[in-house]
Amino acid sequence: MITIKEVADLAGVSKATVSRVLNNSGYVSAQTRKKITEIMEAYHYIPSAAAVTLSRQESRTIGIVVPEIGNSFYADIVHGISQLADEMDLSLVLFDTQNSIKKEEKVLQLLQRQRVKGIILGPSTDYQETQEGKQLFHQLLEMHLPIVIVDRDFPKMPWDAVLYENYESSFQAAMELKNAGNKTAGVLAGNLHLKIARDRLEGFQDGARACGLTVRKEHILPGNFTMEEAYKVSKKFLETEKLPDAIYSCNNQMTLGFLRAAREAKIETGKDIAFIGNDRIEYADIFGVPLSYICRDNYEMGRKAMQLLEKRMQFPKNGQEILRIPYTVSLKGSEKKAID
Amino acid sequence: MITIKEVADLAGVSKATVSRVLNNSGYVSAQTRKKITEIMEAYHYIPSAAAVTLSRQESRTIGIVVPEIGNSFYADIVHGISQLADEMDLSLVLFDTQNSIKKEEKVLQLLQRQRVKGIILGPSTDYQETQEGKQLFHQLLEMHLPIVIVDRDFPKMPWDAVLYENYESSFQAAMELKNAGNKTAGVLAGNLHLKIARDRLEGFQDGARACGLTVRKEHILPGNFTMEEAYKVSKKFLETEKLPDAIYSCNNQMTLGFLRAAREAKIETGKDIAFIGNDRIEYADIFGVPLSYICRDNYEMGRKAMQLLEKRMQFPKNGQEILRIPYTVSLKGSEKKAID
DNA sequence: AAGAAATAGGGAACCGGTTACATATAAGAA
DNA sequence: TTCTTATATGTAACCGGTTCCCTATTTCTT
Repeated sequence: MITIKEVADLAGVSKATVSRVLNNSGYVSAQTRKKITEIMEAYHYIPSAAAVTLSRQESRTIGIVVPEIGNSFYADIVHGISQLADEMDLSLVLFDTQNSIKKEEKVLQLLQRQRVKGIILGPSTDYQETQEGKQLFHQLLEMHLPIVIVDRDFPKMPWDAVLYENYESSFQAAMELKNAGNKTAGVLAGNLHLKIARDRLEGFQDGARACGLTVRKEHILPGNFTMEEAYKVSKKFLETEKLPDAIYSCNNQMTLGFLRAAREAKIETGKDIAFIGNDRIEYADIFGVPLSYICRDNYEMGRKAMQLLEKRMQFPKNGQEILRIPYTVSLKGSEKKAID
Repeated sequence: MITIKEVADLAGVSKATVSRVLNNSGYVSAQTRKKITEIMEAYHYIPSAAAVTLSRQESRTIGIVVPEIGNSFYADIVHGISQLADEMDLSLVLFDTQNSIKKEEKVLQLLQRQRVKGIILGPSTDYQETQEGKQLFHQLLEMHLPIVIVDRDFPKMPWDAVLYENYESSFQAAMELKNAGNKTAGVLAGNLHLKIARDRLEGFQDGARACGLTVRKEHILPGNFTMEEAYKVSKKFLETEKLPDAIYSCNNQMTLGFLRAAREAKIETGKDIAFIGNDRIEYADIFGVPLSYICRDNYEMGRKAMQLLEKRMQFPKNGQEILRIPYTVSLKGSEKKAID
């Protein structure tokens, strides 16, 4: 691979002049510029990013850290980030922490080596919950780097973040169920170690209280955001004597688990029990299952995160900024038929 | 950020000695090593990847290029790659070309700047089909870099690749339909500019011929691998007088399009028409739609790609290696009920 | 016509590591 | 005891760019 020195020699000029052509800086005569450009083309000269980074003391890459890229939620977010990053001529270094806080730590180290300009981080867990988490929290603080957090909130969270209206959307879910004529409801709750899970549960409970929907304690089902657990819990739940009129599932995985259990128990959502879930369930209508859900635009979440990061990189001193992605309600009538 | 020089000064040694400690190379006394290590810890020394890359003339990153990371197929592949890359201590630079050959070109440039050790590439199209594609093909050739292609094949493809048994799986699809008692079948074909689409169509046709399943020309529906187009084509098709006993859809998106059209036309798959598709349709059973399909393990595809790349990076001179991911059949009985 | 300003380009230090080579001391072999 | 070898560390060049500073022409100004 040809270097700037060689280009310079071939053109009979100094490295400095070639550099000026590369960066369109300083003064270079049209003639010289043309000659240098031609040589660069002819010899396929491509400057070394490492050398540029080193001498400029600044890179054009940002780090993306997600718990699992195979999860469509994160894949969509990365998609959104990628679109904008492309426009800003930034490269993405991607890491998948596999939901491991240990990996997350390692990965942040690697990003520091790369001297990335900033990081968009989907934490594998709420920091502040475990000892390891707190340590990581401090490590992050000491990085003194533009950081944007995606979809996680916790006490004393100091970074910019893109969050979802967990509380509000869940509050609304309760209202929707009530509006559809239901009197009592159950909740398939997430892992309550996570603030987003608590927010969704509380939002729903508060919403229910506000509109007079009864949520009995034994109808709050302890899930952990996974399909498997939700299936188990739902299975048992559906055998109970007196089911509530409706059920609210706190995320997509649990919705699927619930639906499977319901199918096996021959309980039809939208008929035998009203249903609404948080997170989009794709293609349910294609399969002929009218399903109500409340959701957000994940792709947009990614874009917003990238926008925040850009702002932060430009104005490191600005105050913390937290964006909330609004929820959208998609009623497929499933709970309305359940009124009677 | 503290540098190696500063660490050296603090420890009262030369940069070289610190470097030896960093890389566990050469001779360093236990005492000196301890002192240096302590200082590195205390001052949070983190070596600059750019400097290392520059001096070693070799990086620890590989490039991943996919047409759309939001597509679960690629997300799963990246997941697989990421797992292995982590074990090999390689960083991933990810680019999403948004199915644009122009972007792909730009992105490959960027990867060369980064001096990546190798590239795993999911081409946005078959090269050799368009003028731009051919150009890109040559650009790739001239990179003289370890490259692994994912899920694309075309004449004179010179790189290592991980491919799917497109022909074979489609052949099998025909057999399955025949076995289920069907006599005639239609195909929802993909974009025939792509070899994978041609392979799937031909595989199915050959399979049908082999087992005596009749595929009439007018029952070969021209799709382009998207849901929208498949929906349109299917909609029209389902209104025709005499439907074949069964239908084979060449990919997941088209399957969904077909299912939507079928639902609207009140035609039930597995009852009014037998159905089998290529690619996994997740959760269909949860929604109570028993669906037969033939699929592959995408995650495994990613892992295999990473394995190939590693091998290629180690032995650049080896002969071309092409891995084929086998298909799996998942029969949910949908076509069996259609026999009568 | 003379001084100021704009244009063009070179020299060399610098970014933060690695590494070949040189040197010095300590330990082991003859 | 002396020569060899292993151990420990320093020196300086190098990787491929960027950029500050300096010099030399031109081109304006007045």
